[in-house]
Amino acid sequence: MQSSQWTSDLHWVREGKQDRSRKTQAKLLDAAEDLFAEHGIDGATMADIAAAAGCSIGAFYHHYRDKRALQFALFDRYATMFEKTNRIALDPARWEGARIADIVQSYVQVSIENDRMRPGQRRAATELGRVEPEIRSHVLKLRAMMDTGIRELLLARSDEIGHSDPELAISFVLDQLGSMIRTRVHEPEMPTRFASQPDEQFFAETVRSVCAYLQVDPPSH
Amino acid sequence: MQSSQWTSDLHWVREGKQDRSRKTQAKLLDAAEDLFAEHGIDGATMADIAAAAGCSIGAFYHHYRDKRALQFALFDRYATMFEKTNRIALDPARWEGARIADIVQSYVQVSIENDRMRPGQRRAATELGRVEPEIRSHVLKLRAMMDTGIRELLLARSDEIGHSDPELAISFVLDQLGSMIRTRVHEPEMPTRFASQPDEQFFAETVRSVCAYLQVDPPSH
DNA sequence: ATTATCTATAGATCTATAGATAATGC
DNA sequence: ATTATCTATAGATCTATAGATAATGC
Repeated sequence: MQSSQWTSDLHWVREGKQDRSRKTQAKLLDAAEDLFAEHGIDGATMADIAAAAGCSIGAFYHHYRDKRALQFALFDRYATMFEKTNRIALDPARWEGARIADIVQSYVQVSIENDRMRPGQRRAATELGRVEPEIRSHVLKLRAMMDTGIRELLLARSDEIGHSDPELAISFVLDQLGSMIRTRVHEPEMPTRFASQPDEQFFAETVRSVCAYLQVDPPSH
Repeated sequence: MQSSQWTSDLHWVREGKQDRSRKTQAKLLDAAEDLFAEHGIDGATMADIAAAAGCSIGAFYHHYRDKRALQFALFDRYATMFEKTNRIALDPARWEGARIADIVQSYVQVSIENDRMRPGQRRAATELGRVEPEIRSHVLKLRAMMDTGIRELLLARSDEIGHSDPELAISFVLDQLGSMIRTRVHEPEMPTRFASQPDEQFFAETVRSVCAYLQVDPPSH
């Protein structure tokens, strides 16, 4: 039966019957992640991807229906990881007794470290979102989930905030942090003076800036 | 003589002898700027660009040697405007007697407004820089020029700053502002709560944040 | 008479397929 | 016996050119 050649929920990848399958599929995903991030989706040809994965173009099309299917599979892997990481990191129980400055500091550190580990993933996901509406709406949902999670951690501590409009101030800070983290890890458009400083300095000044703006106490330690 | 078909200093564009030439060339640049910004360089085909400019592919190749030449010409137009704007805006005489908060506020406002006027230019220039090393180094030079200009305006007013390391703090603030302006105008990855606020609110909170961090007085009016 | 534009298409490049060959595991 | 891989190539798309036609301005 032709129609079940592709798995049901992930209808873009063939369900392999041999061990080789999984390995080849993973290698193709890794190769695509790197090449998409570096050259963009259109800039990475199937020949490039197959070569980087150490297999042939024919082998690729045995596993994935087409280039687009690879994009979906790649995003699927990213989304799963992203959701899991956030579910753990943003669990309110985890932050029992913590103050705003501690949460912000940890948020900045963890975000930077996560993004650095797999530099290709986020850029690939973002670029996919630009082309594939289905992926775009999923990306937005994931980011909104993270945004809501951290927002509520901070909102629950509004009484620490000296800024006259705590809710507005929190929204501003979240945008500010998101923007700066993205720039530092993914799109350092130019080697500015501060970009060349070590991460520790970036953490310190970022937290300092947020605390000064919100008018909350600096981190405890 | 074949070699002088292209003008000497801008060796990628033909020097037109009729009025039509200038018009067609300008229309092609405008079309390319929009399409490059929207679909990326590879995503915009010569057929698209010619159609958007209201001429044929053949007409395009009469004026520009190839697609790459169009990129250089486009960047040239951007660079000229960018440099002129900055030379005026960052003239120390213009800021005689101004305080840090006033300079920062004006910088944010002018940057946002300039970028909004021609939304395609910066994105096109940035993407060109990714592919063309010659353009990349020129982009870096332009940005460094702007960075130095505003840095010196602020450094000259170091005595207003309460932050313990004024030079470091200025570097941090410039990165922060650059990142936030870019995100707001060019790469609003997702419709966050704060992104939907009007520009005035963005200006106000941004300036407030910078003043709190630097420990300087708020803007005068 | 020169300059600019158009149509049609050659040549290059990339995606995806067809058909043959090799490896796996019951 | 089935599954996975490879080589070779058809078909689509895009850049750039060739040659013919139209507009400009001396």
